[in-house]
Amino acid sequence: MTNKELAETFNLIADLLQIKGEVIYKILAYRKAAESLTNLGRDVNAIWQEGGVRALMEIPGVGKAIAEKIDELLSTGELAYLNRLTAEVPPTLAGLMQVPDLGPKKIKLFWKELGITTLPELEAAARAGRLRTLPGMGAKSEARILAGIESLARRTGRTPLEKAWPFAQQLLALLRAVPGVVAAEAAGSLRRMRETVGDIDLLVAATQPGPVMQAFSGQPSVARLLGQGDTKSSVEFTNGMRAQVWVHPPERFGTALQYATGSKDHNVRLRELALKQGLSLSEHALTRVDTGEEILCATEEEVYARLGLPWIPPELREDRGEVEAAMQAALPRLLSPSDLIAELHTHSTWSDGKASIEEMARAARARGYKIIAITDHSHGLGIVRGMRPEDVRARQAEIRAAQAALGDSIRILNGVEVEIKADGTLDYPDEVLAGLDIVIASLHVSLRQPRRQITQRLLNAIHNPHVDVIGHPTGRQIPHREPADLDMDAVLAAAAQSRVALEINANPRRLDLNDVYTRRAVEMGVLLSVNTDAHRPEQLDLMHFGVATARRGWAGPENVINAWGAERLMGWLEGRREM
DNA sequence: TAGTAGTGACTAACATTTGCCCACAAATG
Repeated sequence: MTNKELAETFNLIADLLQIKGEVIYKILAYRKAAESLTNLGRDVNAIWQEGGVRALMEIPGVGKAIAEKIDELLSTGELAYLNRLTAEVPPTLAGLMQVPDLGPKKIKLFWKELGITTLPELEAAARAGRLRTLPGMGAKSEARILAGIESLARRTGRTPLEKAWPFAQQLLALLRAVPGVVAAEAAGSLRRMRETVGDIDLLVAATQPGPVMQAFSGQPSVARLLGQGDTKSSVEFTNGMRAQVWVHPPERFGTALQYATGSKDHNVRLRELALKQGLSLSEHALTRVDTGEEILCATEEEVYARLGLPWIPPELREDRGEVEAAMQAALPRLLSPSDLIAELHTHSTWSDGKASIEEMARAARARGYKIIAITDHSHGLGIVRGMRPEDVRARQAEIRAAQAALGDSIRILNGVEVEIKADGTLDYPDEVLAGLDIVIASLHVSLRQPRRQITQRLLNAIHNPHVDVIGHPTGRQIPHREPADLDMDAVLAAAAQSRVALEINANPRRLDLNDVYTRRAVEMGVLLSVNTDAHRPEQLDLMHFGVATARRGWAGPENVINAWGAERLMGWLEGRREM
């Protein structure tokens, strides 16, 4: 079983316990364990094989009871506890938790009173008017649930950042143009730059909410109004995405933005901390518990400062230790876009890129880079228009010409993205690789090989002395292609040992390494490189997605080779060529 | 149930809005 499957199992247990009506802390314990496994960055199987139950208990949020359940699941693939639980609470009830406006209490009520255990049964009962007869229910609630069932079928799930981000920029432009608007910012998981977002949360500072609400929900692209109060509006667009906007007065914008940015868990931690200081934190203000006096915060910095903390960057606000780090003044110095002096992964018309080497170099220079590596594909199986070894030599003349045309304003590196073939060998002989300024090795084919085999391919590449960077290590594509089944513990350890950099591919449909593995890489001292993999000049602008992922993984400029400064980076690359 | 303080017991998860039914469940971060 994978970490993900174990997490799903524990979340199922939590759902069932919640419907059953268990004490909240037991439910929280299962959810916390599930979250912890998801964010671990290590394969639970490896931990289990190394040290069994005892080692499992080292995982945060995993105690004896859950460690033993993991042990049982990994040994037998089954869990007696879950079998007993599902005999008592039908597991199909957990699925009903997905219906909007339907929670554990009502699910239990319908189950106990009407014997409803499945979605079709629920729908039939609602249509027959049987729900409205129950205590606390009425015709309106019944209709709401029916509408919820219908919207469930329509629901598209989480939206990739690739789509949500540009769409949010459009919405923000519209809001900022409304008269009286002082500021409009994206909040929620979008501001935290999660790789997918549930809905788009927008926050507006204005004294008069009316015009903002009107402009927002009156857009022609709005398909449905999901809810509208005085200062909060929630809509669904014709493209299926959902967005909500809050309007707060400018003098309360700090607390409002902090609240709306989340994450929920981060907010809970912060509010706990506030309470210990006699303050109640809400989206409206910090309030002294004893006197009721409000402390207004126009900026987030003030909110954190009032709690004795430095401002915490949104990308860190996932309750993964950032509050503790802030309390100890031990927040990392995170990578920022201006740290990057080089783009080390780009393509030209020599492979599947759409622009010439000179065009790419000019575009990189315009974005402030000192170095660009042109890393066209090798000709390997499955890669269209890759370079054969003789093309590499021919291309060098064009690189020299482009370099001459641009002078010393930017340095153009002669690189390749060499294919790691299905048999685990590289697509070019060592002599060819040795003549290049930089070598990225990447997997593109046979990504579904069994774990042992595909891991070995990557390890071969890492151990090749000519390889400098591993491109988009897991090969995933959001949302449709799962990462390869890699033993990431082994990959990270090998990369740390060989001083080969792992890429954080900035393309928002890749973001590979992801935030969790980046964090683990940082902890293990693995070098990173953030690159766009641009196939055309404007794709160089995707870099900020990669920077955000690096930041979510707690990476700073010291961890990222293309943030080192030109001299140090060139020294590193040249040093590797002499080994 | 986890974690910790201390070896059986205690604490832990906040603050708000909305909708609908009439006190509370669900949803938001």
